[in-house]
Amino acid sequence: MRIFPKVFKTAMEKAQLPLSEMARVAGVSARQIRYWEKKGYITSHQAQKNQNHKFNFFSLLKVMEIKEFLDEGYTLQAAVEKQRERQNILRSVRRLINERLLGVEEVAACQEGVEINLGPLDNDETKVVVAQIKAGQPVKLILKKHQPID
Amino acid sequence: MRIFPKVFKTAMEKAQLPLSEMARVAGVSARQIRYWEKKGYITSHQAQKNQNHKFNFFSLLKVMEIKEFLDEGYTLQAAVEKQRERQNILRSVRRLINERLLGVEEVAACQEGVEINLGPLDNDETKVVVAQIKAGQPVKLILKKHQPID
DNA sequence: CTAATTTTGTCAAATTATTTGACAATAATA
DNA sequence: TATTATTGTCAAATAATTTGACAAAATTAG
Repeated sequence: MRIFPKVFKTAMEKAQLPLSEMARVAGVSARQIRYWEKKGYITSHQAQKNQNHKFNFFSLLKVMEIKEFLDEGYTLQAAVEKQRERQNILRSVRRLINERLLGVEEVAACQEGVEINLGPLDNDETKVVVAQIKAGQPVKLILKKHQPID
Repeated sequence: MRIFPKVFKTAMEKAQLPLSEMARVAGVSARQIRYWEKKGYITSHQAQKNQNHKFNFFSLLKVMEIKEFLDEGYTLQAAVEKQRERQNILRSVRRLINERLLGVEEVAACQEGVEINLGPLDNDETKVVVAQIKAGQPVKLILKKHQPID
């Protein structure tokens, strides 16, 4: 059985949030979001003048991280700078999800649970890393012999 | 260096989308979303009467999958049933992301790239699976000796 | 320390978006 | 064919957002 968890990827890339959601989830004020946007710290999409600003998922992550640094006592400028240094971490997590977790094409489902093929090991191309997910048990990572799909 | 990609997890769990976003991303009409909600196929959160309905990320995934089955020619009821059979796959992907990818506490960042510790192998607890992410290169999975954090 | 700048709060009017209920059209099923 | 399920469309009421403005508070520069 082969299934594609593509929706996950598409949803993450396409979903856009209204300003109020950004503020609510991140725990900052709408005024702050607007100001940060005006300063270019975050970007949004506005189809036409007077229409709602829409923010994507990754702008939300940015705002949440800036907020964390603000809470630690940094000024806005410093918080933005600290966040920028971490930017490639968020980008990396995003790549990992897209390329390995949601980019893979092989998901096996049976009564017992679900197995998600994360792809081959770099050191050893004959083996693949597989995540085993069963109810009531922690997610397990196991190695399996690579079996090319015919 | 230890960093926590916790924002990713929080954002996914807390972010809520307005009805219009659900419709736009999934490619269905607002009327459809409302009807499906009324039928109990998807759930939403409405704080008070007349206030906006908010849908979480996983309801969006549900809608997207139902839409896919509709496009394949299934009737609504059949599409919902097909989606229900896949429900545990989405749930599993969600668990994998939460427990392994975003639940882990160890992320190392340096100039060359980022390494994300996905945790120990189930067969061999002395080794951990690490994702190596570098610009311009595909995401690699490697095995490393497990080094307990002191 | 003081002045200038940055950042955020608040308010009000205009605009945009959503809800709700209703009726009708189309699709699916008995 | 009759019935039910599903979706389109419309209009009025309500809710949410934008925009611009002024002021307060926090930060930085002189």
